[in-house]
Amino acid sequence: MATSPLTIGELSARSGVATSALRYYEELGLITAERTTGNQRRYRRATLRRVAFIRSAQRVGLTLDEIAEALATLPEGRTPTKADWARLSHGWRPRIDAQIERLERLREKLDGCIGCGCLSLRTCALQNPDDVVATRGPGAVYLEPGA
Amino acid sequence: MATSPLTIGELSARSGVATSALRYYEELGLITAERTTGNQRRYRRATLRRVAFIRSAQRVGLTLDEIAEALATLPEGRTPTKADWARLSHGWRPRIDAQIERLERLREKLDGCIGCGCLSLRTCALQNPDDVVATRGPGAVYLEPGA
DNA sequence: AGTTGACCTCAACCTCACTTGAACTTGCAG
DNA sequence: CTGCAAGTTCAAGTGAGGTTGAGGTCAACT
Repeated sequence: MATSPLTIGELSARSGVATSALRYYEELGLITAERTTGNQRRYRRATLRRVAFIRSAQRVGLTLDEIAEALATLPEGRTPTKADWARLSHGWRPRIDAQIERLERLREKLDGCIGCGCLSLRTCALQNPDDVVATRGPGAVYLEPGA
Repeated sequence: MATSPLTIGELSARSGVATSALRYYEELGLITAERTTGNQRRYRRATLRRVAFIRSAQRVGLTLDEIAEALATLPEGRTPTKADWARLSHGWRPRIDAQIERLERLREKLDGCIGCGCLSLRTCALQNPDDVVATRGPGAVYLEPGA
């Protein structure tokens, strides 16, 4: 198998992540690259999986900072194994569960409120959610626009 | 009946929204205020409900632009009725449903992937969600390079 | 009348996750 | 060798939803 390093364009094409984003990830320390004599980035194949992890983690709702923290726990010096990746993503499930639960509570409240149109600050459950949160993350948290 | 207008501080205290945010809402045209001779804002009581609507709508995931659009459909010249508010929030339920569904699909995929730790770009379902992009904060110019 | 706190405007700044543009260099095909 | 796509850096911009600060005014209490 040809395990030649990837150019940034190749990594971008294969990961679906823009080159500008890849440089940005590097700036944040999420990924690294060797350089050619001409200063161009060359990525190890393992970076492909690393980027895949980043995107998956984002989809689950983690910020890049949190992802960086997670990636920092990976063993240095050797290519991470499947077990390493599985360990990192282990905590995602409860996160998704929590998000779903949050939305279900909101839906319940909406059912109770929608008919009355009250929106009263004192009495309307919609106005007094027991969860505050308002997580700002990509994808996972927000509702689809224009639905 | 003392239906005296509210100062911005009072509106803030009763709505739980910071004064800076209330001024920002006014700038966006979401709310309006009379002014005293000394140029201070005085809000009608109805504004309290309007702010309540805004916060509820935000919690459901609408942007302030979308909320402004919705509010623009309210009848001018008279205080909105409960029916008006109910009409506006009618579309929220499907939105929440859609979001929950999306997360449930993600959770299913995670269940399939978590054990293997693969995160393969070709084969891992987590990497190939059937719902694309959905919501990124900066919603505009977002072309997937390879797609 | 004085003091204090609430209020005013306007501009600048914040976070997050990037993108865009300018100006320049490398790498490779013909 | 030429041409050009693809790479480089750095700075600045984007968008949502605000906050913060400076510098000044207003309103209420004593």
